Amino acid sequence: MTPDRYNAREAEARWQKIWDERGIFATQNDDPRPKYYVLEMFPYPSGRIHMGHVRNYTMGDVVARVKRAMGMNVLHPMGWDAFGMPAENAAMERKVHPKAWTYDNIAAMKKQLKSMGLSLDWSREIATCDPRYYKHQQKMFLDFLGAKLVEREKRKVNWDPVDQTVLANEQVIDGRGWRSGALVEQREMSQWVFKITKFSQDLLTALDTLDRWPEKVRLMQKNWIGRSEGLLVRFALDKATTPTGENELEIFTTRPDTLFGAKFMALAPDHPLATAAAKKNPALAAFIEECKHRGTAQAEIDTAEKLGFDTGIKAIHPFDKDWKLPVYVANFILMDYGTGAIFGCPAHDQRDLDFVNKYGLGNVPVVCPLGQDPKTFVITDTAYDGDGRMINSRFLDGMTIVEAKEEVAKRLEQDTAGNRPVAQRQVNYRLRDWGISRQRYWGCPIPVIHCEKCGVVPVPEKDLPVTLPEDVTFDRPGNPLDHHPTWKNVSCPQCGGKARRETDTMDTFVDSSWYFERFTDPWITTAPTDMTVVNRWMPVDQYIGGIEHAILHLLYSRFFTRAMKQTGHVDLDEPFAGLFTQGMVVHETYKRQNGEWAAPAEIKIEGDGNSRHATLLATGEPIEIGAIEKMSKSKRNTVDPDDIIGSYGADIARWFMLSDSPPERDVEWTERGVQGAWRFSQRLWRLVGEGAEISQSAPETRPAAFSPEAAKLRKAAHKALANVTADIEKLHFNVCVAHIYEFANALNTIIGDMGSENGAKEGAAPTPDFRWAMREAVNILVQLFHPMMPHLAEECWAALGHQGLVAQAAWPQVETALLVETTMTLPVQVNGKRRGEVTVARDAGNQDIEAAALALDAVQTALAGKPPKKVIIVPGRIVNVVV
RNA sequence: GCGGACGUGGCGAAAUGGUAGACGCAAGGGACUUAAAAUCCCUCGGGGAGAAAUCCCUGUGCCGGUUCGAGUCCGGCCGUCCGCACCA
Repeated sequence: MTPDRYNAREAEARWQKIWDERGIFATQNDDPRPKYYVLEMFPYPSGRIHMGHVRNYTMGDVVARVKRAMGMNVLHPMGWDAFGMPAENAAMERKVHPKAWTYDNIAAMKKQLKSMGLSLDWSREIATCDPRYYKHQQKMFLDFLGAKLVEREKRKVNWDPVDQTVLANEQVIDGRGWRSGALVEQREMSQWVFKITKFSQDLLTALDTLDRWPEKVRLMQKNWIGRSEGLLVRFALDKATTPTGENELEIFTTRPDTLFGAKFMALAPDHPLATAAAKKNPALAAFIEECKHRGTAQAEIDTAEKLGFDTGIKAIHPFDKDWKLPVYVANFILMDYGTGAIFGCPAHDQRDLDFVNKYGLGNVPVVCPLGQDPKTFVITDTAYDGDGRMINSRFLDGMTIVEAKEEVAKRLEQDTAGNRPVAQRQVNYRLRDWGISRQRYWGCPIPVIHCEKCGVVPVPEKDLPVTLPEDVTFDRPGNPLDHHPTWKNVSCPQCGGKARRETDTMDTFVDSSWYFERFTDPWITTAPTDMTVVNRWMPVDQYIGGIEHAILHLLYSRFFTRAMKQTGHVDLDEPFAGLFTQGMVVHETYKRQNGEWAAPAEIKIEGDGNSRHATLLATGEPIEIGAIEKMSKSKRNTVDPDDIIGSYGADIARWFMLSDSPPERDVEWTERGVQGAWRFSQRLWRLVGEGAEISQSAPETRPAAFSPEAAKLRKAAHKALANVTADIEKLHFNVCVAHIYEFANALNTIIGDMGSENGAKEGAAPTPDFRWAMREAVNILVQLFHPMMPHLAEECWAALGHQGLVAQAAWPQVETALLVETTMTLPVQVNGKRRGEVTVARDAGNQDIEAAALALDAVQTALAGKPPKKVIIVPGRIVNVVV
């Protein structure tokens, strides 16, 4: 009654069309059922989807389909993170307009995503480059500006002098621009910044509430925010030694306990005092200039020598007015942490020790490890940062570090004779404000106008969106918006005078910081969100994406949601209640004789197990099989999803992505594995066909009683159902797959046994109760694999005679009574070692179980006639006899 | 340097502190076939006893600890991977 082979190619397109025509994945905002919002990180429209997308979206789709079957109103949208550099690069290299390039890519990728059979609500599709989207982003920028969550600041930036643009840190490679190869300069520029640091403490504290986030991500964010507690201390300066009579220098320290070990002070090269001193000291000016040109590359920082320049300025120790410390400018002090100045305690800080050893300033240990004689405790090359007792520290001597810190803080923060206290306690964060200005065309325009008279003037709301001009050229370096002949020339909204548009655009991370809120109502034109709707849908119940976004995207989104709350666009703090970070897709690499990489599609692999060898298809040259690495264009070890879907079908790609490895770990894409998935899909098809045949003319109503064979079948089905249901909830997709295999194997065996024992295949009809149980079993089987292989499931569902779609069928109910055994078999241990097992009635009392266990030969032997010391019975689990 | 994760068969992996290795891949053996593919059946951590059913010993990177019982919890090593990093 069903064909021998399931033809994925034909069936998948057919079912996709049916889902599409019936609009079954479009979600209604007024649906009264409980909501569930599942979201995968939206893609950048690079032009083609890759296997990482397939893995990501398959996981989300499984969750969406299961939650839908469980009766929830599921929101599962898709969109495009559509602004960004690659579109401009394409424009420069291939003379296509970024907009045309982007929309072509979107069309191509949308087609690919549709071929995957994802249950997405495409009616909510968003592209961040669409003015209907960024209009609202501009509105929120203005609201943030009003709330002082956006400010204009002078900032040090990486400037590429050839491309004439600011580069992100990631775009600076070995001190050079990644595109131009030009030496990057540190420049001070006016930048728009989002005041994320206003939320530093809240962003840190609230991490504890995100109990459905990976611990790893929370920790990474915690470290990134980098809270540290310490003391701000004002050192008086010897005025006679300062350039323009400055009288104090403020430093930040987390180790005020080591104040008596101080040997020098150090300033960042761009510290105001350093700048002032340099004006009168050309040698110092030259030193500072040199520091600015030093590379920011990791390798250079690692090997960079600690260098300093003595300014001649003297600072006075806060506890001893006769104790003067030399003030250096040093290359390892950062202006943007603390106050950009430190006191150096070489004995207990490795950097300070390296510094004094170079300049011969010496060191005095002030913390002595326990068990060490202070008289013999000396520091030479290795600073001591461990615990201990204070020494060489006057009134601190003998105290612990904690006590000494407290004592110093207490003494210095006291009001001294009506003057400002010398010190105050301060909490510092590593987190910096988020600079969002980019000198680029293909981004969201920043909606402000610079007026010669009025200064910075926000674009009036009625004039939003500020749209990008389309007639731009990419034939020279710099920002095309800035080069545009007319776009930036406007009149001031306040005074009507001559004014200039802001030509910087926003960092694309802004676009992705609120798209999940926009998805809840992408149609509203008057505001970024509809408060009723967004508050109902948010937070996202399950967010799924790559670990590479652990910090930036996720932290920015957490900030943005708080800022939106403050400006009345949503009423919550945390946008993502559940977060899952999936592993990468990896593949073997193949190397040619000449050292070039070969693509999987270009080679042929022969042999098996340990004796596999590869040759190049075109020439037959031998190929070296290399390491298994992340799929990447450079290593050419990619597999195109289109090819897989074309030859095996989307279901196979989806199934294999879920089956082989736990979702958080890397999965290796192998041809063998894909073929295994394909074989199993065909096996399922046959199995459902056989099951359908057996269950023909099964009774409509549930039989009152079941034969042992039917009961066995039902038990296998409900056990699988219970297991898969539980493991899907935990996102253990690989374990779900295993349970489905197990169930299919069991079903196969049952059908096989029928053929031999009952002769059913020879014509002896199975009993009605068995036919009913078989129908139930195959229905459950199809529903269990439906989330992973939805097309095959629809085909099977139809073959089973259902009128509706399996995509709309309710998740089956587990009959827990079936999972309860009448007898149970308990392993019996002697002193924790398994010695046998006993089978007892399910409701057997502990006395009966103990008696049965003690009766075992192995236990008797171990006891050697003596009574056991103790017998531990864990109900339903195990018996342990302690001898 | 700081922080974290992980380490289980030939491979990917399972295992609320309770029978380690479910499930898959690979491999070996067999059935069917003129043959191949497909399909089906059996074996599959290591070692040993037995004609066989089966049984015994051993085993989750190494060393210790907690516990009646540890792959799982704790401490210390070794190895691999990841994040951050002149952050005072």
